[in-house]
Amino acid sequence: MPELPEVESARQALESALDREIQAVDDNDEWVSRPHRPGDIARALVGGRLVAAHRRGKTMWLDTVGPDGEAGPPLGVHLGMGGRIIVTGPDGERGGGEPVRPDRTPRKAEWDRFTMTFTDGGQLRLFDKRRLGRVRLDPDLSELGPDAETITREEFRTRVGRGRAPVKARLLDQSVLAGVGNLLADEILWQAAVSPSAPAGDLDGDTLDRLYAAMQRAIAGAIANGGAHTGEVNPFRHADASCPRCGAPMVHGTVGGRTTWWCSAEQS
DNA sequence: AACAATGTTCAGTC
DNA sequence: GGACTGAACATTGT
Repeated sequence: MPELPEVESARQALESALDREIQAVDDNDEWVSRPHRPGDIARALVGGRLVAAHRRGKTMWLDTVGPDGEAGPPLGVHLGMGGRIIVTGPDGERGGGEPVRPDRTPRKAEWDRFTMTFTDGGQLRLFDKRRLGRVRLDPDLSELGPDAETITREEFRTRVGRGRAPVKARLLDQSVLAGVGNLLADEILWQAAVSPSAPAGDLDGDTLDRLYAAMQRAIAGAIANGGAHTGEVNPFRHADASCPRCGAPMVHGTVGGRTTWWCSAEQS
């Protein structure tokens, strides 16, 4: 599920885990917790607490303090391709930040890849069937571009509008701009009526501004409606679909290494 | 069985 | 050496 909108909702869920004493940490999944060894994260955090939940693009990190109140190592959290954050209270009920839509995903215990238990009995869990999520101490954020939700129009123009790579690849490049994923990218390009494979450096200022406006709307809409999959074109990303705006056939291919759908008439 | 999946990363190539 | 591409990563669902 996770693109910027889903990650923002996960970040909000993490806020209900703040200021609670950490009693235990299960960091035994060596893939999800790489490059740490099992027990490394537990040793660093047990006895302390989380004090703030941040997000940039699809990456989250939690500020921590030790038992003495001194700052501890930040804990980075990434949801990968399908991870989710679950925070429970003392009696096991769900914490805040739950998805707008009810969720029927089965909760197999083996899909909990990382678990933090608080002294009040509640938990913070990274639930991820595909196991591409990640948790690590002192995450490196230096390769991340500015957040897609707050980047300025000028910055968007100069960062996105360059290079020979397809504009979609540019939108997906997290070092250019952090937060846009595959569905959001297709939605933005369709809203702005721009071909996904147009070389980014060829786009004029008006086109880049249109992309910027479309991105802002797409992100705000997705946050309000519960996810990147709620975009307007999303229902038309399948064979035999017609563009909901002009009726021309929707077509697909691979652009920027990802499956891409676009309107054969308006985005040529 | 083969392939795609709302993501990231690393090894290659130009 | 930077920019760019494609495969690999772990796992599930179609």
